[in-house]
Amino acid sequence: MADAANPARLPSAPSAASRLPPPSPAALLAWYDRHRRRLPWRAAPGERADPYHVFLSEIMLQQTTVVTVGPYYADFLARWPDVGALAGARLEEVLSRWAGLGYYARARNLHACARAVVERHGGRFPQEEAALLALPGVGPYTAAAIAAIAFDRRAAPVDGNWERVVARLFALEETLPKAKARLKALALTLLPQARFGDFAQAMMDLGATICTPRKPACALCPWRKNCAAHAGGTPERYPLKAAKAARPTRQGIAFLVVRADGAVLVRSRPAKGLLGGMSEVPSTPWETQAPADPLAHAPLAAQWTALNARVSHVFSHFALDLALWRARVPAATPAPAGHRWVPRAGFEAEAFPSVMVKVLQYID
DNA sequence: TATGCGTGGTT
DNA sequence: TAACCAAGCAT
Repeated sequence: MADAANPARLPSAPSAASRLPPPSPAALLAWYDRHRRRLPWRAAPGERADPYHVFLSEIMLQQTTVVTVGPYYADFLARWPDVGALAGARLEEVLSRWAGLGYYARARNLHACARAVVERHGGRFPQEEAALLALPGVGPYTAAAIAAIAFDRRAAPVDGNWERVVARLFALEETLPKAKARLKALALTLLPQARFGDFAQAMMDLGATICTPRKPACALCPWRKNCAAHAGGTPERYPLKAAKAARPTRQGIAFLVVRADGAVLVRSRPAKGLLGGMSEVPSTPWETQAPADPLAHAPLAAQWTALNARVSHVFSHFALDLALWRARVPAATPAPAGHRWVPRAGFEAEAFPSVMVKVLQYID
């Protein structure tokens, strides 16, 4: 394509769309006024949303569905009703309440961001996209989303929905993720003169309910007459995506140490990286090959039993296959260095990721 | 620009 | 059932 050889012409629309009338922001806003979804973090029509609500929901919604986020959002808001309360929380508690939601760096950054808002901005979120972008865990999308939705600033929060809608409108032949810059540039050309927050949410609602990844409901789309992909007959083809790498499998052994009173031996993972700061039962490293000498990594000497069960779990970039060994030890057994005993009643307060919830099914 | 980083629902 | 997908960010 000509544009690929000439990056300076980034915002130009591909020729496939050139013969259609341009999409009108007013048409989308009119559709939004009739079909807007009611979501817990949204303000009533015509009102501006609380920046903290927007912030909290946007962080939780990163790569996560609305249905999954719902209960977590309600719990966080009840527990920490404003940014000052969240800033005053302990990280361990934030992680324990985030447990199960995944991408745990978000929880660490959420907490760090709340503290930054208090320390740098006196407890009020900045309104400028650039200042928002400087906050921990706030990237280009989230900065634009807060600016537009909470402050009605002119901004284009280009998420997966926007990318899909824009790629189809222009029948963009470039593949993701390479196409991201061009999609953002094209998205900016769609912005209205006002109602930036409504427009942002309208694009997301359109992508979530009409311009869906599979079987888009083009007949109901306010922009069907402006859409090059629809005109071409294969809207589902867009956005084009680069091939993904295969997902390897790693092996490991998890050690369940159960004290006579029911307490279980637990440790915390390193603060960063996979499941950073989360709680786990001791285990071998998770590697391509199963450990040669299983009990060499056991946290303590005991009468170990290999369980006739395995735990499988899929992470974003590898699948994990865990063997399980269990030992029952006397009530007086001291916890090895770096470990702690957690009674059954203490599980709720622990930051166990989903894979550990699966493992802990086998303590009995 | 590519990779690391979770989870659960859908097809 | 394996693949795909969901309001991305940090490095």
